[in-house]
Amino acid sequence: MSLSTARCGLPAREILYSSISNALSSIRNSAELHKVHALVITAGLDRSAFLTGKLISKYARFREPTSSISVFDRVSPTNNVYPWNSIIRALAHNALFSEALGFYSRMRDVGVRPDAYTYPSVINACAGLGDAEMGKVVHQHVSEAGFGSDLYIGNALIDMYARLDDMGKACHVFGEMSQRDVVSWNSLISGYSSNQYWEEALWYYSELKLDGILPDLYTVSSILPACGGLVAVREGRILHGLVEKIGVDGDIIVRNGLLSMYFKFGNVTDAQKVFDEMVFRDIVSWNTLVCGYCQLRLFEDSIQLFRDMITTCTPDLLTVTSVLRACGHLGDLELGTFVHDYSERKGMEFDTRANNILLDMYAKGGNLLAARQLFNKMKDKDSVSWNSLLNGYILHGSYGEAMQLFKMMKMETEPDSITHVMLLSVSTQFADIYLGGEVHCHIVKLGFTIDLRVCNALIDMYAKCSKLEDSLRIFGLMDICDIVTWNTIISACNHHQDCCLGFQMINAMRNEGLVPDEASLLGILPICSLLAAKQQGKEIHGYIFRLGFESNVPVGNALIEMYSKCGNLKGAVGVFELMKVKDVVTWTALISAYGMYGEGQKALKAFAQMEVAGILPDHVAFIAIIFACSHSGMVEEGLNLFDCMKNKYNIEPRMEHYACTVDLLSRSGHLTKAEDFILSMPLKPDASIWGALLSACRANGNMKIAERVSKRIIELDTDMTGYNVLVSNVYASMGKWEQVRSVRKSIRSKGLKKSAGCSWMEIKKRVYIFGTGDRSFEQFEEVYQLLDILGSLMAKQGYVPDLQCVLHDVDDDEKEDMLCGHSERLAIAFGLLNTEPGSPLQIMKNLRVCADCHTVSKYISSIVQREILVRDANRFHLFKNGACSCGDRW
DNA sequence: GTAGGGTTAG
Repeated sequence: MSLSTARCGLPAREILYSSISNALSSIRNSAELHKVHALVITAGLDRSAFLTGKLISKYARFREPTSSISVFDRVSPTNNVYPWNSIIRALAHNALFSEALGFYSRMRDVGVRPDAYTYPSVINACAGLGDAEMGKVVHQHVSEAGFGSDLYIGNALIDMYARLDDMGKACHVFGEMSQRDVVSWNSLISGYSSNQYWEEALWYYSELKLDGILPDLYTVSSILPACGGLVAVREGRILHGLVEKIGVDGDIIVRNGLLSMYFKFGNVTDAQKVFDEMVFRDIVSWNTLVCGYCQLRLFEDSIQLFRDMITTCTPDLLTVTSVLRACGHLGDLELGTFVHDYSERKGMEFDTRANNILLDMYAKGGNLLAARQLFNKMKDKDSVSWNSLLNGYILHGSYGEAMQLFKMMKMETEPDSITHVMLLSVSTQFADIYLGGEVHCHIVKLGFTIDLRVCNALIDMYAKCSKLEDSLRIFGLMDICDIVTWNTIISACNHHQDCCLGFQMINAMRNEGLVPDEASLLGILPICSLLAAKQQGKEIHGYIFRLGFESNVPVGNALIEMYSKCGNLKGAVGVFELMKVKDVVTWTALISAYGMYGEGQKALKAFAQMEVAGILPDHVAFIAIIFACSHSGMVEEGLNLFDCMKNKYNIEPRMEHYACTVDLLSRSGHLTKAEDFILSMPLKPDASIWGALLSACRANGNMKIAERVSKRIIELDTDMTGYNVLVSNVYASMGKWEQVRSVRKSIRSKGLKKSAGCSWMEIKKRVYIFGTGDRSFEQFEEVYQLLDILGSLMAKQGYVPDLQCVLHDVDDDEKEDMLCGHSERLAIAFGLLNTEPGSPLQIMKNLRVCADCHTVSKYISSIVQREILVRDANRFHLFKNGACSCGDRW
């Protein structure tokens, strides 16, 4: 149509045609579309290929594919490709993929040649159906038709292969393309990203930049999950900057992606910041936040967010399941049940995944009946369903049910690696090496030894079953390990009191480039405490500062204990004072520290301050404070607290509290009172109770009560080596060798091993260990010579050896020699020889210091004018100028 | 673009 005819008047039909065509382009809703459609029919234009094509597309946009089809049917059959393209695109757009493909084959059947506009929709339909076979066929058609290098078709093919998880082919198509735009790159990158090939996604993203292509918001939104998955913090930050630059109105999808990424980094601050700055938030934004907090195990925050959310936005299944998960972990059955009811009222359909979360919530919360009912009702159970219920039974001690369920599970489905991890945790809890070994066999058979978490659980199981060598063997076989592996092995060293190995492990871990986390620090600090490794402990404290863990409450608590057990009360108090948040464990650590140093008054003051701070003492706090009173001879105060515990705080005294109180009475010489106290106990006294009294009898030389108590302990037939040894020693000091032999025989027949007495000290970061009568160290001759000299000096000052402390049936001369070989003396002498004159000495002993060594230490401190700090199994003794800080109550 | 079960840690 020329310009002149347009101006001077068109035939009516053509005017109608062009005005309808214009109207079709500017239609905004379905009602308008229907009006125009009616107009097309009245004008008799409903067989026009161009107009019908437009109508088909418009109906598709307003989600009325059936109308699209009826429009198409008016022109069909047609040789014009335009309506065919429109109908295929319309159907694919409305997710009617098989229908779209049906029209594609009809089109070919009637001999209409598809063009470059046909294929993208057809390819899209194959991808939507997940039909790899058909996809291949269509790809073949494309090649045959010579469209192999078409940009739009290429992009569609990449997208299709990516959605079929065939990144090899996607990449191949990408490589073959002669021309690429940002969409091509985006399709490839988002393909890698959504199939979780994060390294590749990031790699192609860097290639895209090298190619000089400007990333758009689609690029960013597909690369963000990769940054999150790889914890690529630096790249993530750069992307965030890019979003600020190109995201004019803050594209919501990208912002949601940023939120998710920051949660994957564990960076709550920035996630919250992105969220706070968002102008628009949709359900996904809220869900990402609620789920994100949940995944970082910040369950309370997650629930609080949910409460905030429901005022502005209606929760969906995802929100509900996240909250249910939080309720499960917090054991909040009440809220969980409420949310469950809410979702039922809203008519939400629970899929398997959602049901599993619900099941887990009931199982963790202890409503095993509800869990079981849900489990029985579920149609599509997967291994997670079985495991969740199994875990519920295990958590709540229903081991019989757990085992029965496991049997059923084996019949209906294949137990997976996580099932085995849970079975291992049962073995670990009971230290049941037989069950553990059996599970280990299954694990090997099923090939789960490649699973990191299974190996971690195995290491832990063997460690808790006292098989450190087996733990180390498994550890040695592992090619890859994570922070949990290291932490597990460190805690294993801690359990086995193998301090050297513990330090080796933490160093090896750091050499691997792993940064210790809270659990690592909580594993290594007790090793420092145990070993009294002052220097190492201090270094770790420095490290804690650098890592930013100084405000972590459990870490702070472990630091207080470390300093106090390393002989540095000031350090312990210093850490305590710097802690901003303190819990009952923090205060208890401080009270115990004072207790160990015989600072009973300070312990009492701390106890009072704790109450003022609004923290209620728990049963451990009472053990600490009664212990402190006991070691400071504060009998009245201690008894008072014991009464208070029940009357004021409603805490029922446990065996440990009775043991502490018996210790309190008997240690300060009230042996008869202690015995009466024991006989009036509502619990049946165990060996720890009688043992406390017996130690005091021995120290006091009250052999009458000692003999009665010894009989009681023998009657109890305890497996605790220490109490058997104590009884044997008491008989030995009474010279009753017959009884000594009998007790020793019983120790042997029970297969108990006496832990050998040993002492150790740290000099210039090296730890020196001494056993009883040890002659295996280099300077032993000098050490024994020095002890001889000191012995004669002491004799002149009136020292008489306390031969009751020697526990072998030998003559008195020999006994004296044996006393000289006590490990703490060797350590003291060694320390005197190897440290600066006048400097303080610090010695650790695994057992309690005997009365004679206590006396000797006092003499030595005066003769050599040195402070000697000795930590034994119970407390610290500071020997200075011939006296001891404990006032001889040890 | 958001989702489930288990292992270390006092």
